[in-house]
Amino acid sequence: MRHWHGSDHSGEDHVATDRRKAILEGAARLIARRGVRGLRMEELAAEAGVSTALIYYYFKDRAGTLRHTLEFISDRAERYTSDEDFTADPHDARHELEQSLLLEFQDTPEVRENSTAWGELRASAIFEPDLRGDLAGATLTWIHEVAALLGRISPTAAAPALTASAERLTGLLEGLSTRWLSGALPLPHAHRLVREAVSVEIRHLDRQEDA
Amino acid sequence: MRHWHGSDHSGEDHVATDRRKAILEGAARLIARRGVRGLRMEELAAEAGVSTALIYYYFKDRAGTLRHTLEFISDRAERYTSDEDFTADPHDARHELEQSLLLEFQDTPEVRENSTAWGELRASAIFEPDLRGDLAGATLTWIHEVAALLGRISPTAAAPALTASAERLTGLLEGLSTRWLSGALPLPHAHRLVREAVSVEIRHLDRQEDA
DNA sequence: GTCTATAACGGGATAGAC
DNA sequence: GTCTATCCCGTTATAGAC
Repeated sequence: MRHWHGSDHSGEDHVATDRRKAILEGAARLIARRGVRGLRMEELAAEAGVSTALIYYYFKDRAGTLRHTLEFISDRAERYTSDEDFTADPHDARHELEQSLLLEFQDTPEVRENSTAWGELRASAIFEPDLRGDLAGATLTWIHEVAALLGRISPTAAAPALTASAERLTGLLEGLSTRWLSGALPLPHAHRLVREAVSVEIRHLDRQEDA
Repeated sequence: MRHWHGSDHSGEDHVATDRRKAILEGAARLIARRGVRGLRMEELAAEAGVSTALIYYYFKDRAGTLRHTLEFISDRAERYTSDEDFTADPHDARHELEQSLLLEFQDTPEVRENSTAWGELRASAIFEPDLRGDLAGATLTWIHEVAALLGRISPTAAAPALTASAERLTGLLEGLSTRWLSGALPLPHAHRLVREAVSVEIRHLDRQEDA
């Protein structure tokens, strides 16, 4: 449930480190296919073209592998919101917000991987309190980013109102994303619902401004 | 992610069938504690006060136990919407809608069990297409019920608009519910967000009416 | 119908060679 | 760093007595 631009693992791929990366990428693929809890170390080894022992060599144990994978996914799932092209124009901001939200709903392997992993993380956190910290932080960041965009669209709206709207929009996205991934919501429909949600919230904020 | 009134397994509890029920109830409790994938047959046997063999006798295998449990939970998670007290008064309808949605967010064992199970079901459906059928049906029913309530509040709103609003509200609920269960969203805050969402959507529908 | 005891297996993890 | 081979534990599932 985060946005992403291409896999710009900006930098040098030392041939030696390639296997490590292959494992993480394979893990990301497998998690998207089978879920965090469906990940089998042996299957991962096959997927990455290495032995199971090597995975343990790199990542200590299954939990470590999982941690690094989720981190890996998290890293490449950079926020779409680029602070650079900050325009004052509310129209641009709105477009930017919509785009950023709609990115969650694309039928590409990368998006599926990231969304799936995020959903798995959330679901796992219900039973494993250890995971909650990171998750809470990432969610908060996301909410603030959305709130900031909303603030550019409705400059006079109060901060708490912006946050509440952002919480609803991101919460909705998480709900719809799970529906989409579980085959219950076709992409075009998801897109329509999100776009409408954005406009509904913006109208709400504009209405509140003078209250 | 469904509403419920008390466990009114209306009918005769033949003493013989009681163990079956005990198993299902125990399973519901354990799923709420450990998740679907954390459910251990032996632990379930202990929780229900029976032997593992008996569980297999009743439900064939782990998958069967899971199926019956989720069905059991589904059954007792009756829709709150009671078709009887149909008042024409939009104010009542609105209250009813809010209550029905807020029921998802209560810190009682039963609600936690149902919400957790529902979330687990959704999450599992991403990787197990077999589960999708039931889930889709239940979701659709829920959406229609919410849409019907919205229709009583905004009688002149068009059907597609009602459905879209219902989809957003229920989708939001699923998203927020997961956040709540994973400790990322305090209950009072969830309540506020839901109430606001309702009023935002209603205002949206009222605005659309004359378009 | 219900139990005790145990078989059968999947999958995480490691030893040790290269 | 990387592999092959294997151990071993937790869990599911069943056999068979009552």
